[in-house]
Amino acid sequence: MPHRNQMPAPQPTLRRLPGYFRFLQTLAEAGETTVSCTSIAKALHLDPTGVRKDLAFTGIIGKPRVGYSLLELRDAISSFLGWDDIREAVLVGTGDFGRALLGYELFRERGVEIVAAFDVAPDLVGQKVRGKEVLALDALGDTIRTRQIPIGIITTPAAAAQGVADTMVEAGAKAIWNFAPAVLEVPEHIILEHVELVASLAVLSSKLAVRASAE
Amino acid sequence: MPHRNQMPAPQPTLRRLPGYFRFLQTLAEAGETTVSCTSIAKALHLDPTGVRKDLAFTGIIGKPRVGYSLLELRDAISSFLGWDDIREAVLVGTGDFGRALLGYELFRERGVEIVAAFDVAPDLVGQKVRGKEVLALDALGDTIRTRQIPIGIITTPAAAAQGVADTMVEAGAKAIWNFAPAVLEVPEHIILEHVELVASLAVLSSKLAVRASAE
DNA sequence: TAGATTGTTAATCGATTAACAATC
DNA sequence: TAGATTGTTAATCGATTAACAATC
Repeated sequence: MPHRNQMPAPQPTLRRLPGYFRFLQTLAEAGETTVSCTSIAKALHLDPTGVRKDLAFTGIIGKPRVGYSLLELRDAISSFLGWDDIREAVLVGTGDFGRALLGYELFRERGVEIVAAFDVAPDLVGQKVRGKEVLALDALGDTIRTRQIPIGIITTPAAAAQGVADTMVEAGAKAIWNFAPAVLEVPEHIILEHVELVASLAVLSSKLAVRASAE
Repeated sequence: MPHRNQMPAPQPTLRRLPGYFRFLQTLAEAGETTVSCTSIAKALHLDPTGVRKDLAFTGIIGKPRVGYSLLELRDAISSFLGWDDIREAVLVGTGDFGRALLGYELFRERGVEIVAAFDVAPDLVGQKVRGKEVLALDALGDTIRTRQIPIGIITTPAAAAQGVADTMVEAGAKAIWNFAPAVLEVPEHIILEHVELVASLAVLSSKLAVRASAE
């Protein structure tokens, strides 16, 4: 009856789902077969009612007094997040940060496979970094276009990010995952996720400053 | 009159402040001397009233019709976020991701200096990575204790993260910046910031799935 | 002066939390 | 059965957005 699959989940819910998935995975490895919201909430420091609401978005239905079927729930989350089918991605900028993402095995398990890396540095082009071939930036647009790659990952310096994004958009990429500290201008239909390490640092930093002044 | 400095800013505000700082910096380099909320909001795709409220937390006061003094505002943000005085940090886990953070020059400008790195791999210990000395994990507690280091950065695999956090807390660290995909248990007085790349990926991924099913 | 912009108060919106009936 | 747990409706909370007087 519930057409939950169609209902778009709010961003806070989406951000919590991977945590649930990870916890369920460890329970599964420990041989458990069912799980309750209460236990999930306790392990992840969340409110049980909130967890229940989050899980409802995946369309899963639990049994009163028993809880949820562990594997069923885990798989529902996985499918809801689009982790079941692999989507290809390209990464631009093979600095330290780009390398770290290229080598991050977990992405593949989460439905994203980086198929090629791009850089302007001529000495890197043609080489392999973390098992992925590095191509010249000139080839970025054509690669996305001919292979119909939906995701572009930007790990360039801030100054280069907008140009790279423009090329990605123009070549037909559907989503951009931006790690460069820059606000990107993209058409409205493009999905844009921006990871701002400095934003996270600011929270920590300012809390530390408040604490220091209180002492 | 306004004792804004003491008022703790909400987390969304804290996360936006670095973006304002960055924009003001580029305006300053372009030779501007004043700035209005309207222009900040437009550049960062935000609401002008929201920007005004955010800036109020820094204690700065603008002039109607003119805007804010650019440098004054920039410096107020910097000081509000605790970027003016350097705080020392240690980093544990010199994998790809750890290296990327070790080499990230920007942190120093944002008030955080990584003074040492730690790893369990014997062949790395004693070497320098990105200019920082790598010490044996055994020495973590003592280093934090004797040098009174306030910040611990965790870039280990998930399985090692809790143990590292325990050592940091026990040695007197005040804040932990966790990049490992694990929920850490720490005493309430410890400031804990968790960067979850997979949470950001989940948002992108699920939007992509929604878009795909709509086509 | 007229008009742009600030600062503040009020209204809206959305997410979190609380309350509670249904049920295995 | 009794009690734990689900699913849902209502209440609370906090942040965003709108409205508007003050002012340079």
